[in-house]
Amino acid sequence: METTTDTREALLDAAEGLFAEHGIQASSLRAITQQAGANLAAVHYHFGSKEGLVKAVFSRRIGPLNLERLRRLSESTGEVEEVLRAFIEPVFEMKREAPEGSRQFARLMGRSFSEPSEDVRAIMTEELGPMFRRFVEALACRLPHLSEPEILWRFHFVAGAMAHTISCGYLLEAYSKGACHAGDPEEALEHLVTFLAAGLRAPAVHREGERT
Amino acid sequence: METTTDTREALLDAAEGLFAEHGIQASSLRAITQQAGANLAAVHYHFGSKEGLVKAVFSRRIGPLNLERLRRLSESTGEVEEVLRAFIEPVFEMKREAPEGSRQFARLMGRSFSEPSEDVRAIMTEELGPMFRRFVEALACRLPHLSEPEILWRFHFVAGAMAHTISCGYLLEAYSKGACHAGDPEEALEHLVTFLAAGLRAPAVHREGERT
DNA sequence: GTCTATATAGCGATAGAC
DNA sequence: GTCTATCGCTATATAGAC
Repeated sequence: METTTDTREALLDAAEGLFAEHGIQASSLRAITQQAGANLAAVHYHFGSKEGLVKAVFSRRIGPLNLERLRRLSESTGEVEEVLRAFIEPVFEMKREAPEGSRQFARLMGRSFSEPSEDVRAIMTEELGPMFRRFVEALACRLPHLSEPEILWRFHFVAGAMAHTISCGYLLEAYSKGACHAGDPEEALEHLVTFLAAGLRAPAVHREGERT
Repeated sequence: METTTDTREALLDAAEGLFAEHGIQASSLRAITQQAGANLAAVHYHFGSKEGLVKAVFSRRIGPLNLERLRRLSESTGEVEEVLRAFIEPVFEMKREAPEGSRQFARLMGRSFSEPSEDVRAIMTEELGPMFRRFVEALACRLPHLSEPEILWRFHFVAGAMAHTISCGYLLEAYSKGACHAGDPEEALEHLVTFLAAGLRAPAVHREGERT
């Protein structure tokens, strides 16, 4: 167990937490190294630059997250609801058990879809693409009345509703005055799956082959 | 027509565009004043601080946007689809016609739900709250099988899918390889309304009065 | 109302000792 | 691998002339 690894991991944990709470831009390397109990220069030694640190924060979690999603997808029996659970549950699991810091990562990722930074957008597009396509294929088998573009649109809405639930729960809490518990994974999952499964099963907007 | 007003509006337009493209934090007052053809000190004269400018950028558009939503809601005949169109269409309209700069505002607002800044969150919560509640009431009449918390959850998903569509269209474009046109308001609206109306009409998760 | 000049602070990055 | 010290730059904000 080298001390290198400890510092590296401490930096990743600190960055993850601060990125989730205050945003990437607003988290200075000084704040990150202070929280990690490390030196400012350590970031450049281990990651080369702030951008390198950002990429490392994402890739540490997205790989395992997507593997878990695909594992659950391959075990699912065929219901649209099960496909949705395979996609959504692993994210909520991160908030529950969590190897310590990954609790925060869900919030970070929920918000990072809409990050203006080209670097972050490239990370999201590349890291999520293959997983996304596998889920679209799985849904295509279960929703034969829909063309592939329609399934893409609808899975886009699935991702949007999930991301919004994770990163904008404060709105639901404020408007429901305590009646909805946006931070409760079970409650959120139940409502998400019911709503989204019905949306996915809706009749096709266009008949197969029809043009817009 | 005072020159004051021109400078003030030019600053708001420039800020709106840069906030939408690069984010609020990443847009410096120097870049904003340069694009507006104004002096750096003008921001502090007209708005007091960057935070004052941010608030002014949002409140200039959200009021009229919400009035248009409520106008359409009051004219709707009763279909769930019409309620959804009253909520969504005015945002897409901003991208089309637009008094010049408001094209960009939709992108900015779609992303600002998940902004980490407490100031921005407060703006979103306060400015959208009354409109949000009116739409939830309207849906409650049309979906009598759902309790109020369930309607709140579902309308939260509606907002999430819409915000994601507006601000994360780059993902759909990338994954569909040109088959889906995330930037086309007509296409997006059609798919959104079909999907979301079916989600709203889904059977209740809990029977009335039941506890989680 | 608009300008220049500047105060004050923070940023990411790097060189070089240990 | 870790540290101190520092470079070069940019940020928001303000004072005071015009």
